Amino acid sequence: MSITEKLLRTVESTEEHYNTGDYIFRENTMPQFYYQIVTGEVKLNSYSEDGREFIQNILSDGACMGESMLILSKPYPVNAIALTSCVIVKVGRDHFFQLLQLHPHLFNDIYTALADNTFEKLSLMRTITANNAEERLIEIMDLMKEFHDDKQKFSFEIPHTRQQLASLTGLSVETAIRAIKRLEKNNIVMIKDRKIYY
DNA sequence: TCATTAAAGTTAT
DNA sequence: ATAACTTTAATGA
Repeated sequence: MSITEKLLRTVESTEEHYNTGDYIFRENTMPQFYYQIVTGEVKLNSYSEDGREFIQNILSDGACMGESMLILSKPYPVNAIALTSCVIVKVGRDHFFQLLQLHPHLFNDIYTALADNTFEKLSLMRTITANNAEERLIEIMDLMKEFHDDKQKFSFEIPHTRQQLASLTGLSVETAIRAIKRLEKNNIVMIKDRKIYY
């Protein structure tokens, strides 16, 4: 999934602190660092012409971000913005590759992270092109539940706001809210204190 | 079916 | 207090 902190510290690295709303990196800039979240949540997003936000992904503890662009030396296609205050370990590009050479087993971890990303991306694609709102929401909830793997009917508390769910699925908030209510009526989701359980 | 607009209530900072 | 989020309703593509 990601590189153990211990190993990250063996190479020149810095621990950065970000506040809610801070940019970790911006769209169209060149990657310079490998970033890994120690604690906190980060969203990867972009905005359409009319200013509508689309969230590509929401990442939390232990996740790394932007690896593929770092490896490819291509500008970021998304922004990375802190959703909470975050502690993030930063490793310079050269040191990152040194670390990989030094510990070849890390290729496995990166490889897995990339594969995971691809899977999420493809699933997200399917989600977004799925016709109706309810299917899109079920799809994204399935993905999230898979990551935080605790199986059981209503055992998983969706860790995002309705607004975020809407931005993740390309729906308007209002549509997302109505669809969620329909899901509740159909016993697919349970709502308690405005929290969504799936 | 879904987006948009508007308006009002609720929660978080 | 102020901003961010949630909800409902009317209207229109």
